Amino acid sequence: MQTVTDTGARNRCDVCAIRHRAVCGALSNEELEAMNGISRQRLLTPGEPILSADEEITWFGNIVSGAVKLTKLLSDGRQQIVGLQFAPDFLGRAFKERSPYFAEAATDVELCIFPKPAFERILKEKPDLEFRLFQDTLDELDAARDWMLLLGRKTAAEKVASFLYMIARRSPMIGCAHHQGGEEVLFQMPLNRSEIADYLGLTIETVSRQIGRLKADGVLQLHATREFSILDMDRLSEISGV
Amino acid sequence: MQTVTDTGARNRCDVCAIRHRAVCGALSNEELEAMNGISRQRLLTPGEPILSADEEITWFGNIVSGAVKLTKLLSDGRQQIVGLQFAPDFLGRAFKERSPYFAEAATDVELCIFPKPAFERILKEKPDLEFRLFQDTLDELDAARDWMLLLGRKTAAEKVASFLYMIARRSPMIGCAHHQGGEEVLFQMPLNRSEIADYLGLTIETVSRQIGRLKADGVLQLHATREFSILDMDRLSEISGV
DNA sequence: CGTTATGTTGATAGCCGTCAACATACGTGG
DNA sequence: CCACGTATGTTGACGGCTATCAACATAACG
Repeated sequence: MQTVTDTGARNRCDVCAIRHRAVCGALSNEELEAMNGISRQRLLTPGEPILSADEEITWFGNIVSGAVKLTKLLSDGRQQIVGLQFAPDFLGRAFKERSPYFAEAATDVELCIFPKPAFERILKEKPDLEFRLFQDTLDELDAARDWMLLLGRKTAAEKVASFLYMIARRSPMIGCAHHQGGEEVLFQMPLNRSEIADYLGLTIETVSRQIGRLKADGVLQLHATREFSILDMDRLSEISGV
Repeated sequence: MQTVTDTGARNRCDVCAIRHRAVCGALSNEELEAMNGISRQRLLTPGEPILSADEEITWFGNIVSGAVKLTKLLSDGRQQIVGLQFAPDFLGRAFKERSPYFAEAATDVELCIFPKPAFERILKEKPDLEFRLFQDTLDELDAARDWMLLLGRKTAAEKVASFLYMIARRSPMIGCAHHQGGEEVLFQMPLNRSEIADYLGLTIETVSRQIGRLKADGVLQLHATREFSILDMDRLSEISGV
């Protein structure tokens, strides 16, 4: 964890964990000082709301660490997670008065937030920043469409496998130089069963049963309810149903 | 229908039906001449492919008239429509080598297309154009997330009602100065039953049954299989399930 | 007018949701 | 540190919604 109480002459962004991977990567060190001047840190605990649907948006943010879920509700309480975001994702709907969804911390979350008007001004002045945000939005749209295929056409077994495969591939173990293909992949699940269900358009019972089946089939192992080991990534990928 | 064979001195864009509503609206008349120089018209008939998934993208386009569906496939043939686009929507995935989906004409379609490299160059030079495209992308992302809620959490009845309500609200009759709320709304359905099913994550039989039920309930009337009259827009909206 | 594509309707089956009971993990206060 | 209460997760029985299979009707087309 970095020191954030020092808001003095030194630039906080210098030591930021997501300095280059976040949208800030589009800014030079000098430009970043402007951002540094208007940004501040915000810490959230699981379940804490970040944005309410239809709420007026007054600030944007970068996820420095943790997971944030974007949800939508039907009037009778049915819920759907329409986006899951991790560091170094950008948070907030640019150029709109009100948020089209709820945003809520799924885990402990560390945000770097900045006021909307100031950010939109910088956005206007720095084409690279806007371009970067544009790229990210296009990627999010691609991801949303992938998820539409899952929601509309995949079976419960395929949905759960797809989700676990996606999370597993985000694991720090993957991409580690020492990691061999075929090796066990261990990770901490950022969502509880109810949230997984809301992400996949299923019920908690169905999610639980499908995880149980994968366990019985030797595809994965549970060390705790939120501590997964994928024993066979290839099998998991197959079950995901391309 | 405009004359497009005249590619002479006069600017074709001058008489374009979507001149101001398409992304071109971000360009001045002079800037538009550059676009005019590189664009050409393309006509398509229903079912004709526009882009194949994983195909290298070589051009972009605007929809001048008609409807285009964006689809994704699972290996066993299950299909999901992940986007439905109408005039004056922009067509194509900017800044990516290959298309993440299939694009196909749903109706007769009139496109105004331009080569990808030339367009991306203009995009770099005209911040307003990029900004406009960025806005459109954000709107598409919002729409995709609305659809995720539908796919994941709505019942068949709600799905069909939501879809019909969406199409009905696009009808030329709505927004006409003479149109009264509560009046019958007539429109031509751009998709066949199979395509509606692929858009809603249902089967054709279920779609047909739900339309039948709405007819029996006096919410709508069918003059032909593709000619709908919504008799009670408010009821339809209620059934959509907010 | 025959042929094929598209759409409707009925019967049946199965996947997944619902309801319920129980198990386990977590947090709080005694 | 343990006891208790609550939140979270698992498992089982059952039912309903929607898919599947099938037959038929209607529309589109040459």
